[in-house]
Amino acid sequence: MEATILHADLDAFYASVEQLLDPSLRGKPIAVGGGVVLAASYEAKAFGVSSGMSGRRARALCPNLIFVSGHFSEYQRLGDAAIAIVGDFTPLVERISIDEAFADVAGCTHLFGPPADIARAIRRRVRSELGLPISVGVARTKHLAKIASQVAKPDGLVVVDPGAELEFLHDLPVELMWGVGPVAKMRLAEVGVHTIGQLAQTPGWSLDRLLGRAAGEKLAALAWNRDPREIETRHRARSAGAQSALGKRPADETVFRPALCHLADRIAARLRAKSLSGRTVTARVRFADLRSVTRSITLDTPISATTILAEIAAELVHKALADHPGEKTISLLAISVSHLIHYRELQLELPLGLGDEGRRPGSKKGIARSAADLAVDKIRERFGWGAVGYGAVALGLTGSVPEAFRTLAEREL
DNA sequence: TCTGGGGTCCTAGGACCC
DNA sequence: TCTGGGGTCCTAGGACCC
Repeated sequence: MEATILHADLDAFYASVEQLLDPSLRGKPIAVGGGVVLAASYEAKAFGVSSGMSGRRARALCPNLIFVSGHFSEYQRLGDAAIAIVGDFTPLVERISIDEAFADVAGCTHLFGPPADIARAIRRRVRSELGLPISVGVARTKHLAKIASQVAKPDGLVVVDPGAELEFLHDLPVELMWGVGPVAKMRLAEVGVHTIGQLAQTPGWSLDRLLGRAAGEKLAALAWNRDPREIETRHRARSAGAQSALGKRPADETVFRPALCHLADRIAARLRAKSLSGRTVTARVRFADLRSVTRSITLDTPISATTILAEIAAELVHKALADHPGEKTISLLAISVSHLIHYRELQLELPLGLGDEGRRPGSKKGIARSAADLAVDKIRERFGWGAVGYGAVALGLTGSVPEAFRTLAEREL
């Protein structure tokens, strides 16, 4: 079988965009963000700066680090444009984030030549038309293509020949595998497993015991290059959520009520925009020491109304706090809605005897958009998000990241 | 010594049903 | 006094990914 799966991954994406927009930043260590590093240029990474790191720590590692506030709408535009270039070669594109996508070019080699040529053409076009570096991996499976693009970075191309797959794979460190994070890496290291080849030689029962059954079996399969995953051009969201870091605030109703209203507003509006509602509501509370707890409830009827979501979330937060009476300070609140369903499917599933159901007060609350939500959605359609609702600023939620970054991080529902 | 925001999937125990 | 098996759903926590 031929290697026709591509994984294309823009290099240090946000930082590269900043260096593109401002030539004086090129060749210099820069970080996007302030309180927290959202992205670092390769020059900064060389000092150990990485995304997610606190600004203070980054500055300590790299005294000459230049912080820039992001041009978030440019990230969206350029990310879309790069993925669109991939899409010019094949419709079989699976986008997995703003700067990353898989593609299967099996059906278009007669038009554009072998996969390696297509990969080179993509890289050339992204560079010439957008001015950005992008790395591409080409292989027979998604897992291998993804690893190949990591190995190719920065600004490179790696093609894994079908005849040399295990050779390529087995010398690489385990943490390059999809599904091996810090914990798994540590547990594997404890039994002397550092490379993918060593992992492949480890008995299945041993992996199951170390990492759990599902993870063990998955990794064993990947280590032997058995990756059944196919390109999925569309996927269905399983949950929608929002969170907000608060600094250190008293675990008090006057603090969390308004914050929850804002989060609920964001989530519920997104759900309604896609005609979705959800049955399970989960609230997370993080305390001052960064430990966090969750409380959830599964309802009989899916909801998408802002006020109902906020109300339920508040009850869950109450419950969480009641179970931890010693905690007086909270540092983050989160809400998530899962068990999502489309309105239309919902109506198909409604039992007969709807008449009786419908007359019971409040019984259709979850299905119908409340009049208030409807009005808010309409106003926003015309005048934008800020025109109405529970504004973050008004609630004192001066987040550590700009609002535009949240929007960027949202996945399509 | 202190990581932000948005996600997916897995595990384990308990409730409940047949 | 205590014995069987199988399945589904819910809840809480955790690992991992971008």
